[in-house]
Amino acid sequence: MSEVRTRVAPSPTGDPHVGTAYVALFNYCFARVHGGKFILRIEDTDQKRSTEASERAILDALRWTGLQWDEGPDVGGPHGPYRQSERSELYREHARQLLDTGHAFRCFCTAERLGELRKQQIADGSGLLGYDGHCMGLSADEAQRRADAGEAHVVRLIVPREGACRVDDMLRGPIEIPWTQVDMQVLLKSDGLPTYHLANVVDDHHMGISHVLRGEEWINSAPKHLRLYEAFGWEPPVLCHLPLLRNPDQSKLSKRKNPTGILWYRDMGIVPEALLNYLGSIAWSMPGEVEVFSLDEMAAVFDASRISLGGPIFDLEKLTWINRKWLRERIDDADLVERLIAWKLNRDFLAQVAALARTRLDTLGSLADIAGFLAMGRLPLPDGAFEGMAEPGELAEWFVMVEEQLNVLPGWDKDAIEAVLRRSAEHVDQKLKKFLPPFYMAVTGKKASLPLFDAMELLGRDIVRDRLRQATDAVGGLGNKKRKSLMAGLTPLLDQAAQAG
RNA sequence: GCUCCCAUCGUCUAGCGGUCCAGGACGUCGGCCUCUCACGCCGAAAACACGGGUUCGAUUCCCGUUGGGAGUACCA
Repeated sequence: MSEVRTRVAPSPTGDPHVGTAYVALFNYCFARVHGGKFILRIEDTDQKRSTEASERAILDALRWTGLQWDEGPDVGGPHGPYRQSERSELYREHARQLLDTGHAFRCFCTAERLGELRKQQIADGSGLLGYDGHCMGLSADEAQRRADAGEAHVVRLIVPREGACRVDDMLRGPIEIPWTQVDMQVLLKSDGLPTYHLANVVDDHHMGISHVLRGEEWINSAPKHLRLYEAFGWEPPVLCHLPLLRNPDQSKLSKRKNPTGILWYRDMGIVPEALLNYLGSIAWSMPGEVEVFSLDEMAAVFDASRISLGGPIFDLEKLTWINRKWLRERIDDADLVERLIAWKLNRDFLAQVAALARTRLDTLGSLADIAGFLAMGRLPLPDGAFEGMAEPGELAEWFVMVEEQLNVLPGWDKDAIEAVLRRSAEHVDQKLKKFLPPFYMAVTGKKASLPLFDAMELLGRDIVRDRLRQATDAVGGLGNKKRKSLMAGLTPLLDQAAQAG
């Protein structure tokens, strides 16, 4: 058997997500146990949403976990570049090849027509959605001519209109998906860049990926990928779909309902070994019912057949327990000190805190009381924390409103945060003096504390968002209906926030 | 709607036809230890979704129902 090569391929369109670490972990272990290689590839084909900052953050976060890739945009490797935006030409060539071999066609349909088509299909109730093949009727000459004339178009994949595609999943066995359910997927967008489907297949092939372990959400598009491999005459990799991480309500893990940022776990004091240990203990089990294990221990005995298929609910309590085990059993005194320093008890961090705290300092020791909230993960809110500030329902709206804006802020700095709070207060027609107190309570756990905007900057977005969510729950939460109507009026504020910084 | 995936305690799971009136862990509740707390230890409550098959025998295999999830984009 040829070399085992796996990859994780995050899209740099947001904060580093635990789901990425989860998928990376399994790919890493699979490669290790087979003596193969683990590759990191950046899937930045979405020009509108990809950012350099996000890519950097993802790389940093992944590095923090301790999952080390053998090839990637930062470390290089024989199959680079490892950033899809730097391989555009390769995808265009391959799209051209599909056009030439009759596996794809140019489509000149407008977004309007596509929207109409979709509406029509839904109204029909036939259950069949997707492109109707309109531009397939174009002669090759005409399509070529219109393309040469500079008319905007995309390249779509031709898929069989009958029969079924057999997808062999490493864990589930054969899965049959009717071709009628598979859309004539866009492969090359009108901006000339590939969609995931094309880029993914082309890269996996050229990078020699032998096994693809990815989220379950991809099962339904596997036929498109298989079709592409066939069209190119390539052997497809072994596919293995991992169960999706879930919120407590069983829906796919989302930041709306849960902390999903890797950095949230880091900032609240979870050690990376514990995060990986936890991720490895849901969906997979160590032989012998061992609960606490290191990455090396896992990678040494990893057996994909021990993956459970039910979607696990992400359980913060269990993760915290594993973290406690690591802290007291697997990290010695000296190491613990190093961890604390690397985390927050260092000169840099203290310098920022001290500057904010000095006028409030009584004795040096009072720092702990004043700034303790900066070091805590979740805060114990005092009884009646928000009493007398505003009606609970109103407070919930305030919290959600601000949380939503903070979420779309491109950067994370004091000024942008302040602007969000000010605009929000204005939006609900409140003076800052009345509007801010609940936020002090939510973020710092006290009525009076360090300057709010600085504190928020220092805490980081993930922690602040989580605290606002906790506070929202503490005042009774916000119903779905109310949330919806609130969001409807928020568009201008969100737009402003998104453009800030 | 349509297609696909999944289904053991509240949660994560062990189990791959008899060893299971189902084992471990988190959490919860008792107790022990102890200068408090924590750690540690002991114990309790807590599950094979339902209905059909197959089989001498189903938690384990097959089918259906129900439930949950995902997909259905010029996002990945």
